[in-house]
Amino acid sequence: MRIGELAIATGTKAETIRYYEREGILPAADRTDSNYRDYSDNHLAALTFVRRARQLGFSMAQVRELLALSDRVDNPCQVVDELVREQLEEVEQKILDLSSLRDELRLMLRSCEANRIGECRIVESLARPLR
Amino acid sequence: MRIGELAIATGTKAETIRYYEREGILPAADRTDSNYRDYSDNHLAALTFVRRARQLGFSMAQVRELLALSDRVDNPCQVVDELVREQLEEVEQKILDLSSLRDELRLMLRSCEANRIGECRIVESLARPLR
DNA sequence: TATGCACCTTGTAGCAACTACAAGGTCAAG
DNA sequence: CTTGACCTTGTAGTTGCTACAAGGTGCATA
Ligand SMILES: [Zn+2]
Ligand SMILES: [Zn+2]
Ligand SMILES: [Zn+2]
Ligand SMILES: [Zn+2]
Repeated sequence: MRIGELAIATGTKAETIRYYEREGILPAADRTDSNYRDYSDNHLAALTFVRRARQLGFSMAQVRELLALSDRVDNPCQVVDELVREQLEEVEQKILDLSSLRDELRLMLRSCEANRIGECRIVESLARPLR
Repeated sequence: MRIGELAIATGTKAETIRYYEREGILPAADRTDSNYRDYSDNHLAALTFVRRARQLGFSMAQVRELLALSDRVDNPCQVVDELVREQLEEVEQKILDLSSLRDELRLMLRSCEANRIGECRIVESLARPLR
């Protein structure tokens, strides 16, 4: 299949696919006579793996590790599990951070009783010293 | 005050302060005879405002808007409030997205009953087609 | 007075993970 | 035979900083 088909099949822009190849995340495809990239089902599977890991919030570096690990079918899977656990911890931390952000924004919104910017508590609370 | 003091006072790196000046987020400071930047309390207040808005997750573009608005003390504050409301909506959406990520990662972790990568459901679920 | 050291200056380049051109080649349909 | 969709490479832009490099300044100390 050509790059455009692979792009549609995986919901990835063609430019991103070429970028992954440049970065060594995806193996290079065969070329047709006219130098078009020609992808196999293996490429489809690999790109699917990559995109899914990226959607799950794994960094490119983590995706590289996951790809390398997933090839070693006979190795114990603890290392994979640990990567997932670390990613889970990071996501949980981000949720906590965003939740306090959300609380603060909600407080700010509730605080506005003025209609002039000069008296708006929202503007005031932005101008408050940093904690 | 010099850039280093302002940096400490606001918890901002000197390089970031210069970057804000380049970007027009902060007004340029006066210069001493030896060409050092010389900041006033107004600069301190402005940078504090910027940093707080950034900590609350506002983009640089939004910070620009907030700064412009906060100067027009006689204008109605609805526009500011609306910016905050939009930011709140974005944060809430991010929390939702991360929460489903978290759920999926938790599911993956619970699914691993193998000890070989070849049978690990975690690896399987990464290789699954994209939704 | 020298000298060491922290601080300041400008300018440039790098980070992540793409995304967006530009300028041109290929291929099938009408 | 031309149109239009697709492909190629290469380069540069995005966001919000951060990290140098190479040199100038200011002040305490030997
Ligand atoms: Zn851990
Ligand atoms: Zn208000
Ligand atoms: Zn809205
Ligand atoms: Zn496992």
